[in-house]
Amino acid sequence: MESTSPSNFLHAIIARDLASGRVSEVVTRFPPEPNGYLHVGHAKSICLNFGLAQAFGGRCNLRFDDTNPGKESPEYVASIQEDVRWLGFEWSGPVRYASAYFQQFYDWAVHLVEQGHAYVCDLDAEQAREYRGTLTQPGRNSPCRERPVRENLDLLARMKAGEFDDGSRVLRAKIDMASPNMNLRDPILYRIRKLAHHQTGSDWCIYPTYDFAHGQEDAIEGITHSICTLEFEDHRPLYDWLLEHLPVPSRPRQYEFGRLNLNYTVTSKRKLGQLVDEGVVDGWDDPRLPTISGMRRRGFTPRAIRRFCDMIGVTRSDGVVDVAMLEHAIRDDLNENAPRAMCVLRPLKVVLTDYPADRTDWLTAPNHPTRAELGQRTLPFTRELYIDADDFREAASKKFKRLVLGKRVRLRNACVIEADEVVMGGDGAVAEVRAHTIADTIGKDPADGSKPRGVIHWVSATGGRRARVRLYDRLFHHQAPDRGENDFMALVNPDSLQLVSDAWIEPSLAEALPEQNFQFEREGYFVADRYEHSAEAPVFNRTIGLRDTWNDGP
RNA sequence: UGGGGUGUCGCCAAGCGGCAAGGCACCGGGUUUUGAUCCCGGCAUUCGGAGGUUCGAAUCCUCCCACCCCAGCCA
Repeated sequence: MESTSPSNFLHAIIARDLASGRVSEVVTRFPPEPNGYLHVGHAKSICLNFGLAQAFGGRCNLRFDDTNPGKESPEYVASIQEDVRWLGFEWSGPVRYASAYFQQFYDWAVHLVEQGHAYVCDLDAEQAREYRGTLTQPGRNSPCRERPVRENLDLLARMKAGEFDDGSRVLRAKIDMASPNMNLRDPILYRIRKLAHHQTGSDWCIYPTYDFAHGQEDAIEGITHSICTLEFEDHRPLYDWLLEHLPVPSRPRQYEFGRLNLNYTVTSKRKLGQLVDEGVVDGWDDPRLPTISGMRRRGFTPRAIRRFCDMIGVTRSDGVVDVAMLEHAIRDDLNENAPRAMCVLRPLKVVLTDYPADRTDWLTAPNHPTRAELGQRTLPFTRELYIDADDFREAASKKFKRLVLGKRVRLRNACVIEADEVVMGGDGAVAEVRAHTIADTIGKDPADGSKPRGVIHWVSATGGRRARVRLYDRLFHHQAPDRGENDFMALVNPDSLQLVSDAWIEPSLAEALPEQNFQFEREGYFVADRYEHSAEAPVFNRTIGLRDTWNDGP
C-alpha cells in the first residue's frame, strides 16, 4: 500500500526525536473505546497513527480503551477491527485491551496509596461536584483527604472485594484542589461499577477511569508518541503526573491534534447512535452515515478515504472541512478506477421504427475512456430501447444537448438517431418516442458532415435488466446540524433516500460482484450493494453524482 | 472575571526574519461519442487588530480582539 504521510507538525516532532536519539523507534497506537462504530473522524486518527508508524518504520497498536463496561459491547470491538483492516491498516502484534492491564492498574493504585498520593473518598457524585469548585473558584479538600494510608489500603481492598455500593466511594489522586486545571483537583482514579465486563467478565467491580488508564496503557506498550485530540490537552499534566509517580516501564509523551469536523454532517458517536437508535437511518452502516461501514456500503473506497485524510492535513487548529473535499476524493479515485456502464434511472421507451424487431446487434464498448487495459464489454442493441426521461424534450432551446423531437442525438457507444414522433400516454405524459437510426454512424459521424451536439446513454429494453437503485442525498441540508442551539434530529433531510425500483441496466451489470464500483455514464458513481445485490435481483447504491456544471435552461 | 489552546484566500493548509506553496470550491477558455474526465488561465500587495524592534516581519516583542476546550464516578 502506498504510504503517503504528508508532513505535519507530528511528523516533524518524530523526525526530531529520532534524530536526537530520544527514541530509537516510533510506536503509536489507535485507542478506540468499543462503544460505537468508527466514523470518518476516526479515519483521520487511524491514518495519522498508522501512517506515522509506517513512515518511520515503527509500529502501531490497536488498543481497545475498554474501561467503562456500561457503554461497551463485543459488537463494537468486532466492527472496529473490521473497519481498521478495511481501511488498509494492520496493527502490530495482537489486539490490545486496557482491560488486560486491570491487575497492573490496581497494583499501581495501591502503590499510589502507599506513597500517600491517593485516597479513598466517601463523597457522593453531587458532593464531589460541590467540593470541586468552579472554573473561577478553587475547590475544597474532601473530608477524606487526610485518611491514613492504612485505612485507604483497607478501603480500596474492600472496594475491590465488592463490599460497597456503586457510587458510594471512589479512589482519588491527591494533587491540588485549588489547581486552575480542573483535572488536577484530586481526579478520580477508580469507581465502583458492579457490572460484567465484555472481556473480563465478573473479575472486577471497580474500574479505572480514562485518566488512570491511558498513560499507563501507553507506558506498558512502550508507546513513544501518544496522539489524541485537542480536548485532552488539559489532561496532559495529569497524564504526566501519574507517569511520574508510578514505576512505569517507559515514558510516553502525549501530543494533541485538531479533530475532524465536516460540514453538513454530524460526527459524534452519541449523535450517530441516536440516528441509529431512533430509526432515522437503517443502522450504523447506513450509506448516509459518515461511519466507516456506512461509507463502505455507500461505495467509498479505502484509498479515497486515505487520500482525503492526506488532503485535509493535521494541525492544532480546529476547523470545519468542506464535504466537497470528501466528495472530490471519491470522485477522483472512481474516475480513475471505476469501469463505465450504462443505467437508465427513469426509463422512457424509444422505438426505432427502421430497425427489425427480431434483430440484435452486439456492440462493443470500452470499460474506461482512457484505460484500455480495463477491457471492454458488449451491449445488445435492439429495436426497443430505454433512455432517461430527462434526456428527451418535445421542444427545447439550443442549450439542451439531448434528444428533441425532429432532432438528432448520439446514443453513447452506438449510432445517431433522430426523433420522429411522440406517443402520449393516458396520463398526458410522453409514453414513447418513435425514432429512426441514421445509417452508418456507429463509431463515425453522419455522412452529411453534421455532428450531433449531444450524447445520451441508453439500455436495450429487451436485452437489459431491471434493477433497484438507491439514490442518496445529504442526511442534512444544514451546514452545521449540530452547532449551537440546533437540534440536529429536527434538521434531518426527509428526502435523503430515493428508492428507484425500475431502473434499467445493461446486462453485464447484473454480473457485478457486491461492492464493485462503477460509473454509470452521465449519472454518477454507483456500487453493487454489499449485502443485497445479486445477479437475480441487482441492487446499486449511488455513491456520488458526477460533477454537474450544466445550468438548466428552459 | 480561572486555566489551556487557536487565529494565513469562501474551506483545508504550507510558511519558522528576506519579500505569501498547494489542494478544495469558484470563474473564464480549449479538447471530448460521459454537460464527466483532461488541459490552459484567473483567484491573499497581504497573513485577527493596533503599536513596536529591524535595512527588511505572516514570521520577534507589547497590548487588544475573536473563536474553541475544561466544573462526568464518559472517553
